[in-house]
Amino acid sequence: MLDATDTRLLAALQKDAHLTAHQLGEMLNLSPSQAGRRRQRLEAEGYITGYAARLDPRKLGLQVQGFVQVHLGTHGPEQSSSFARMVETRPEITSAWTMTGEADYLLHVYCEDLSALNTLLHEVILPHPAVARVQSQIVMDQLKRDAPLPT
Amino acid sequence: MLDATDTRLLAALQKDAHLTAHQLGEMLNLSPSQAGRRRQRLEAEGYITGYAARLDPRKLGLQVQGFVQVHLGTHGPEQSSSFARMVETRPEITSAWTMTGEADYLLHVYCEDLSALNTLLHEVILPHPAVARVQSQIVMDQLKRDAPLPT
DNA sequence: GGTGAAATCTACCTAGG
DNA sequence: CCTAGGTAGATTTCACC
Repeated sequence: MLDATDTRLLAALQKDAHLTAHQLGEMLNLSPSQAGRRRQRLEAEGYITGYAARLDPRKLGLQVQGFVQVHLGTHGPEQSSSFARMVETRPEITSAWTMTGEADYLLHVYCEDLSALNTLLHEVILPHPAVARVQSQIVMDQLKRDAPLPT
Repeated sequence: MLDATDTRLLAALQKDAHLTAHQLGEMLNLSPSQAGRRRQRLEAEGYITGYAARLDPRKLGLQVQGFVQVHLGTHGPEQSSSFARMVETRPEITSAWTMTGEADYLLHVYCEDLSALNTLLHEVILPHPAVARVQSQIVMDQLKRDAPLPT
């Protein structure tokens, strides 16, 4: 499926999505045509799902970043989907995962400040009927951010 | 700093970094020149930190995704920086944060399979001299992935 | 806000294994 | 027959007006 050149191409595009076929060709010792063709192939086959701008949360006024672990009390399907809808709706929740084990959720949230985070916790998440308990932690520092996926 | 149009432009570019100035102009009711100019300004002022390709981890053979909470035993600066170096080095660790409270780490990891994750835990992270205890959870499902940052 | 030159992408064409 | 390299038309960007 993927050879070493594909892997390097994917790594390069993860660091900078605006690399031209010419630049990619220089890095990979390929002609611009071949570099562009590989990129097209990797897009068509679904290895590349899209291209996204990376923003600076601080500059947007989002000074506080945290993780919230949510333990559900009732695990019925209608309660879960109601909770999932809430997760979809709230813009402060930028990523959300369901975890093995106690079948709870992990939420990655960005807020303007601590009080906004507390409001989110106590007036949105905790009051939700499916939620039994939440546990939140604030991010102090981000050491690594979406490093290129290993292959 | 930012008006409503800037916010919408940032949201659009987070979903698709390859939108042209012409397309952005249509969305925002701006001329292509003005749309492109706004994008340049937001890049220059640091609101946009870069553009990244989004990959499909499954297609790359990374079937297992998890979070690892690391509690440090010794909180000395030399131990912490040694741990930070290890985090930088391991490609399976794609994101890493330091958290308030017990001053520990949260790691987001991608592995080929469960045994690779266990190897990472028991032969790389746990043996590290600064580490006292780890707690890992596997991701079952990803409901939301890097949704546009709220503003 | 618009215009034009320079650069880029994409599809097509040609050559070589 | 399939893959690599090159070329032309359309599109996009960016500096200038």
